[in-house]
Amino acid sequence: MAEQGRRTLAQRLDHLFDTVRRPDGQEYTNEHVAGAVSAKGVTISQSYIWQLRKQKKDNPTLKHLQALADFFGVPPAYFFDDAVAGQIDTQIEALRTERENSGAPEVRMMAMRAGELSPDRRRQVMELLDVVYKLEQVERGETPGK
Amino acid sequence: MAEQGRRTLAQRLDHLFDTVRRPDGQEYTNEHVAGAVSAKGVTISQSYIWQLRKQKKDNPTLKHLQALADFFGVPPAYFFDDAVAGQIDTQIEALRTERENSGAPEVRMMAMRAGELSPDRRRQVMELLDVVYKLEQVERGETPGK
DNA sequence: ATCTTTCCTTCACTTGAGTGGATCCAGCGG
DNA sequence: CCGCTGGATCCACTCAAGTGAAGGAAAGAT
Repeated sequence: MAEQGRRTLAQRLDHLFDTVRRPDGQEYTNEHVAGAVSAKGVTISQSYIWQLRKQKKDNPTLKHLQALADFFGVPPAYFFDDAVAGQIDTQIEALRTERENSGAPEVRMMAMRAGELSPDRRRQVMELLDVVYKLEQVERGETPGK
Repeated sequence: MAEQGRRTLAQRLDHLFDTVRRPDGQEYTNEHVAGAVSAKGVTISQSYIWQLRKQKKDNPTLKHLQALADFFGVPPAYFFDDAVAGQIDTQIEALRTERENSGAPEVRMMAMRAGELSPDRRRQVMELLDVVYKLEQVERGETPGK
């Protein structure tokens, strides 16, 4: 069966373009992204980014996934995991509307917080996660039956 | 700079082989994994798996990452994110020792919990994360440098 | 109308991800 | 001692991931 039947990579990437804008509110261009990403060491072409957005190519490599996720300030898991994607999306969405009121240009900064927190903090969050998990386990009466 | 300077993909994959064993306690062979993965629709060769383990090749594609993560029962983020990897590792470790007592064969089920938590709980975690993030911001004196 | 500019779209080509053996290296019978 | 089997190691080739450069389409400027 098709593994990515839910949301395609193309849709997700395209969605990132739609939601994560530049300071002036415009969408990033493929070329800009290609340039910014390449400047960070991982070369990528604007045409390839376009192909990914338009479903002409799926199945990029680890380095490109990393680089793109990095640029948009989302964890690489965004491209894999539906739950993560949905979560991040709501985060970004919230920030977007908030921005329209306050006018703060820090969408990305906040978007990054989920995946690109400092190592120390991240560990703290992981421990919190651990607690939450155990809570859920207890709540369910210790039955991990999927 | 090299993004994966901390732990290489090879090390992580190899580590999975070492920790996630089959029912009889033996390591999975490259061939077995290749077979199992291919049987699930994504073809992969044993030689390629070996190359990945031995650092001869890094940079696999999305589909292969997905498939491997799926086989070992870890979220794909395992291959990207150091914090996640560490978290999962401790989980697996705990389960391993536990298994030697009770003999329960549900290693992967548990290993997934960090990445595949229920949506509601995950939201909670995200909110906790939010708090932590803001704490860090305040701590740094509200300077979002970089 | 024409020249710029900017970006999207397309496609023929390059190159590295991924494969198919072939080879080596144990263990294990006979 | 020798063949057999199961697995790791190596490597030359294939084919799809990824590129570059050219061709539109839309919006301004002159």
